Amino acid sequence: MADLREEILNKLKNGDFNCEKELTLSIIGGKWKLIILWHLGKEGPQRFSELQRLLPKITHKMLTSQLKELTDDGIIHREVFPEVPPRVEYSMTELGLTLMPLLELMYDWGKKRIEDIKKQNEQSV
Amino acid sequence: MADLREEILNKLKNGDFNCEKELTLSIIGGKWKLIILWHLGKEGPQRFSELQRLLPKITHKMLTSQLKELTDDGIIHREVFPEVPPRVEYSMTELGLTLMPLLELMYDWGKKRIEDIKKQNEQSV
DNA sequence: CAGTATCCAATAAGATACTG
DNA sequence: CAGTATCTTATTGGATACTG
Repeated sequence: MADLREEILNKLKNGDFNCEKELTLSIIGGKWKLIILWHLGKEGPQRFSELQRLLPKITHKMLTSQLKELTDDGIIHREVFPEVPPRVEYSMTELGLTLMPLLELMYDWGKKRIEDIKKQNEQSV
Repeated sequence: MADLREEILNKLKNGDFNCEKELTLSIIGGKWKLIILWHLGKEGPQRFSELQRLLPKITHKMLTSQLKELTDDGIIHREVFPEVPPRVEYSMTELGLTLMPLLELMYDWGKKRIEDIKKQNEQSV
């Protein structure tokens, strides 16, 4: 997926603007991005260590890289507070917030789909 | 991403229904799935070779695997006509069609984002 | 025509150690 | 605390050849 992201960024640079949906997917499609955005969008700003607690299974490296990509894409904002030890907070940007309706729709679709699958399983017992 | 899909399928089996958005992403998130679904949703059923023509850069292997996953997930329907040489047509299922509003939203978001990036580039010249 | 199967190169991701 | 850097393994995807 990161590979898709690279590809799309290149296409954008080259003026090959032929990939609207893919651009969107390249931004939200990272393995952990949806869940990160969901937390930031629904629960407000979080610091690095808070996100780690919210996502127990993510590795340090992945959290760093996903946050970096989202920041580079202008979806989230990274604010460093001049304290020792350093505090860093991540929050949604204006642009990031415009993604929320899409995330909601994905949530709703997934929820309904899960319910349907449950029903099917119950009936087949 | 296929990895994500595996993971989600397992979670579903185990009753770990805690991943609504991820389920949705696992279904549409494959490298070529959006564009395949877009063609099938907007232009109707297509056969294997037609999809190859519509997606010149996809490899044979990838087209096969993406179609197989979408079929397994119940998003598209595969119909084999008993002819020689064989004709195989892919089309959206009812379930697949329920994804179209999501795809439209992704398209719209990406389109707007591309336009904004264009504007920024023009201003910075 | 519409696939499978196999082999191989590229990429992604985990573990671990180090730093301002 | 919030990162980088490095090394290694696992996964992905491309190229190619084969089949009903």
